[in-house]
Amino acid sequence: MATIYDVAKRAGVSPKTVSRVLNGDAPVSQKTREAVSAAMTALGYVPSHAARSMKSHRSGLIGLITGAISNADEVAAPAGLPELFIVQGAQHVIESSRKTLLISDTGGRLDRVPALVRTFQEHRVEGILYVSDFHKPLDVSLDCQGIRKVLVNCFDDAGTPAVIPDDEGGQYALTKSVVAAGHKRIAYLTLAPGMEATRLRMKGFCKALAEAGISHDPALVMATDLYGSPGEHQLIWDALDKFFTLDEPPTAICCGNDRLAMAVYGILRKRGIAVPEQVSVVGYDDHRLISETLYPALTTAELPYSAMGARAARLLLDLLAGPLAREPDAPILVSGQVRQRSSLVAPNLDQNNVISLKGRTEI
Amino acid sequence: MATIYDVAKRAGVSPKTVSRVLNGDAPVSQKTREAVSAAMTALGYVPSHAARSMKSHRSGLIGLITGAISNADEVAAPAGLPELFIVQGAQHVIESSRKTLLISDTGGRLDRVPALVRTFQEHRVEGILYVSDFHKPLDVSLDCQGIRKVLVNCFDDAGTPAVIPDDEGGQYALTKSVVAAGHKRIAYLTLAPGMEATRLRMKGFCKALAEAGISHDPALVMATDLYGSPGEHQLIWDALDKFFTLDEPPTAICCGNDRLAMAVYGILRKRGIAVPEQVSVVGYDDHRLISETLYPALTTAELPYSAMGARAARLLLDLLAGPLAREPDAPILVSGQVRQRSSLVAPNLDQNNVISLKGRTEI
DNA sequence: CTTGACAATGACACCGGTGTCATGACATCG
DNA sequence: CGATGTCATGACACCGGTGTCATTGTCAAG
Repeated sequence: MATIYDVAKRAGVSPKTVSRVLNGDAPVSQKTREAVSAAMTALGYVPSHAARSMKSHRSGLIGLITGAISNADEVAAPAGLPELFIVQGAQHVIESSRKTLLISDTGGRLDRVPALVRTFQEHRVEGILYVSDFHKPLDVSLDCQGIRKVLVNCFDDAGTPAVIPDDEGGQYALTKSVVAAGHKRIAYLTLAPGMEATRLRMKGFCKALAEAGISHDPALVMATDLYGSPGEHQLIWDALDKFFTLDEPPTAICCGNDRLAMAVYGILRKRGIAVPEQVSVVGYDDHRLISETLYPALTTAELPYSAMGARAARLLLDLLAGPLAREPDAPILVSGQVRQRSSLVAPNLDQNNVISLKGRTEI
Repeated sequence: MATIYDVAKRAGVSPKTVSRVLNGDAPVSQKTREAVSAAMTALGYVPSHAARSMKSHRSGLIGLITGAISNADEVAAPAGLPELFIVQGAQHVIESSRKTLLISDTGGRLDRVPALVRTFQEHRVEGILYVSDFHKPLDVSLDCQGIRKVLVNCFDDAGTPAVIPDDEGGQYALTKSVVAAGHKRIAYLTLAPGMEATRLRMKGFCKALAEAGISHDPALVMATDLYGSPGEHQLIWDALDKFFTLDEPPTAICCGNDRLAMAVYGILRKRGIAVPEQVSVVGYDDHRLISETLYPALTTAELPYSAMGARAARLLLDLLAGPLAREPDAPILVSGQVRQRSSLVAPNLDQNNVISLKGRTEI
């Protein structure tokens, strides 16, 4: 690989002058500039990042830690929207700031995080983004020895800057849409209990119901998310069974994520219940692969992963640029939109104000 | 950040001795080693990758170019399995070889590839993996100035090492499974015409039919993949309409990918056709988010992205290690498995050997 | 004709490691 | 007891850039 000395020799100038042509940080005569450029082209010269960053003490690198890449194929963590979308959002922002994103992957094993941080330190990254696979308290000790870091999709109680989704607001807005369509009996198939998302969204769900004067019926809430493992279909089947043998069955079903909604579509139809004619279904995430392709297309709340990634990257860059006017002391909430599609319609009630299930059969 | 000089001073030895402790490449007395280790710990010393790689001329970096990350949210390229799984497979192999993967993202814009390659050159990557978003001829000129590269999911006619999926073999095996279940009228909703996957899989499809003595009926083949855009549902609806008004309608439907199968499930049921009782459905990709969650779970052919990524990474590492015994002169084909799930069952025929559609209604 | 300002360029050291070679302290051996 | 070998360690240069400062040349003002 050609060096700056090779270029200098060929152009008949000093290495420093080549450097000046490269960086344009001092006047160089037109003639010299051309000679140097020609030499660089002829030799296929590309400056060495290592040498540069050694002198400047600035690596231009941002490290990102995620489990997204390896997780994908593994036992599948709580599979909502893949964290990858967060990475995408961050990538965009970092790249347009002329820095380079160094992406590392835990392979789903938290015990590998220290090694990744170490590698980042060797590369002298200027900041670190830690991306969690779902909204939860930070579950690993991130000792970055003074490297600035921003948490994404997770948070700690030490005041580390963090960016998380507005789960409560999202479910609230989504539930309001369901209510606005005329539904009063709304079931909710939640994600696993204990998850941050489950707790917050339930709060939003209840708030929307309360505001509409609808009493919260615990019989209409069940947790059914098993991350796609074999027993899940049965669990959902049983939950739906309970719902539709109630005196007043639901006219709409909220699902903890789009994936659950996909399963619900199939099971409802197997039981002869038409979506959305007899029951409306809504999801969560706006995982477009699912929400746009399901038939009918799925009404859902956007989990704004891409925006979160971008927000976190911008925050990190700001932190690196200098002390912020006011540093955020609480996690930054990012809100998503409600995506109205065909799976949510007005309820189809008979004269007794109860869902009409006359076409119902069990095949 | 502490340097090797700081450590040396604190331990009362020369920098070179610290280096020896770090690398273990020359004998160091027990006492000295301990003093140096203590100093390193006390100062939180981490060696600088830049300084090291400058001296050694070995960066320990492998560059990977993909559109996976940004594509995700965009107009959605031919959305089969996300290329990300390829990245995952590669990551695994690279990381276990003690190198670091530098992932860069085209953001779906091929004109940015040269800039990414340039960045890689600045970092003096030792090799480059170029990952395409779907199986196709290489559509960008990859001038890497002598850096070893391996193409994944694409190929050129210049003999660049490449790793691609065995589309023909996959569809062949899958179709054989469908035939083995007893189906003779098998429809095929293909991906877009002109795609490599479409052509090769059709070959495998025809081969399996021919071997079973089933004549290929062009009326049972239609291209319906619009990548999730709005008109797609209508297109699929019309295609199914054509199939089921034939004198001998199909008893099984092969879909170009799992996403299409998801749409087909919904539309079939809307038309009162039960899956799999009346029609079997199979997909392609084994996109587990879909194939395992759909109800009933989807029989499909694995698109072995993870294995392809791993294979390509291993090939690249081998190429870097030294000249191969025999360098592959044609793209390496990676085969996937057929995943048997509930959506494929024996056909349910009436006395005339025609699919029984008695329960069929149009809501 | 000086003199000062400024443009264009080069010499040199330094960033933080490591390869090469030299050196001093001992141990071993004839 | 001197010669030789081994072990542990240090001095020094170098990797490929860039910051600092010095030097040379040109031109306009005084």
